[in-house]
Amino acid sequence: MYRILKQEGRAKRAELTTVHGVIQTPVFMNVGTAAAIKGAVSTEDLEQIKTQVELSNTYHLHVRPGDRVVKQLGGLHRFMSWDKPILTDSGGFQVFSLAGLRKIKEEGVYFNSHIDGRKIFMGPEESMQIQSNLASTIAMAFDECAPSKADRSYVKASVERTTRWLERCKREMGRLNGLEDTINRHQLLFGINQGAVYDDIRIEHAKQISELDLDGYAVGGLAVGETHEEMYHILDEVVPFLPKDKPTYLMGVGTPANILEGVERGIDFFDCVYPTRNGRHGHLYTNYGKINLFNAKYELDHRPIEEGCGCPACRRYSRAYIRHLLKAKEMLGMRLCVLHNLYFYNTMMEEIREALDNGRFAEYKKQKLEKMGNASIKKV
RNA sequence: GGAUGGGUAUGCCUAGCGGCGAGGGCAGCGGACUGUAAAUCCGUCACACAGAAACACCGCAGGUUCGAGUCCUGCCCCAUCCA
Repeated sequence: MYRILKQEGRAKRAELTTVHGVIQTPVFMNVGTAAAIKGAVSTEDLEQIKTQVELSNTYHLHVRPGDRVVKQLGGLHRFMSWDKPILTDSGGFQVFSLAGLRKIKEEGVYFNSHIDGRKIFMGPEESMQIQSNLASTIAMAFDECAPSKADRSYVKASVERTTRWLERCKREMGRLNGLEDTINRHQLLFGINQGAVYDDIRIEHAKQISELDLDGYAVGGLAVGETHEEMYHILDEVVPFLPKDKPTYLMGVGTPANILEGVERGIDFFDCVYPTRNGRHGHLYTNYGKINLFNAKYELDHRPIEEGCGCPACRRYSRAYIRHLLKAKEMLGMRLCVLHNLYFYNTMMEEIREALDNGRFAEYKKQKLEKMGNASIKKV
């Protein structure tokens, strides 16, 4: 059940009640593609860094260890010992990211496994079956994430196919949720809007999928090469055509600034590899911009990554020490950086919710952006 | 004293066996990363410069050759082994 608690302009403060607990939104989902947050982050850590939702991936878990294995082990929650919500992405993004290893047909997508090259077929039904076996809280529809530069005729055809796939996803999910031996018979299904940078295609698609009465609606195919302005424009145009009484999810986005802009445009859910990947690469988010701990200037810096930060890295360790760990390729270095970045993101979301609760999101956003700059650009 | 193998650019290691204006790797320095094929990738790493061309360089000194890091001679170092 989705309930809007407060609104400020188009920004929403809401909560989604699931069988695995209540998700307070706006929320940033922490990406753990292969049932683990890369960087040696444990589920125990996630509790410390305010994670509400963990995100895993259908394609990757299907390839390894196999969704049937996960099902036999009681589903993803038991498998990874995490009892809070999990969202599984459908494999649709891999249609984009593994473009060199797949062929798209009406029935679905033929992949060559990136692990061993073996042939894998995934269509809407297969994606739903896999996600049902994984027993995530929220399943994503199987879509095609087309590149932002794709031409109009390609995008049009692709989106129409994605719509047909969505109908098949819904039908299959309904069937699976009705089966006796399904682990999570209340699995939610979110549809995904596509259409690259073509407003009219996006809007038309949004209208069509809105009729399917899904549990939530995502905007996909953004942050894949288009400019920030294009992305914000599309959100301006499309979100109003998605059901008001359903959660919205901006897939794969993004920088702290992207998230603030997304919240302002009515988005509830976000996810992005930035905090984890950048963390592993030594790029740390702070309220004053981004720092690269590999830089020589931090060699003797005894301060924490960010003064006053409550994360496990900042509570105890200096920039100099963490820099050393990173340079020495000690696992702890990456781990601390990932924990810091996720804590930063999750804390920012907490602040956003609080600001919305108090009707001062606009003010919060302005101040945050002024201090931080567009954290994907500004370096300090 | 003898034998053998070596000495390759800014720090370390290394390819190289007559066309090299010398290729790699590590370390260093910097950058990129948006539903994760990413603990990855890219750049830089003698000097100079980006417009047809910069005099550098392979332990040192000679030599052979059109041409030598590569072959020859001597010397200096290093390693291992034998006296």
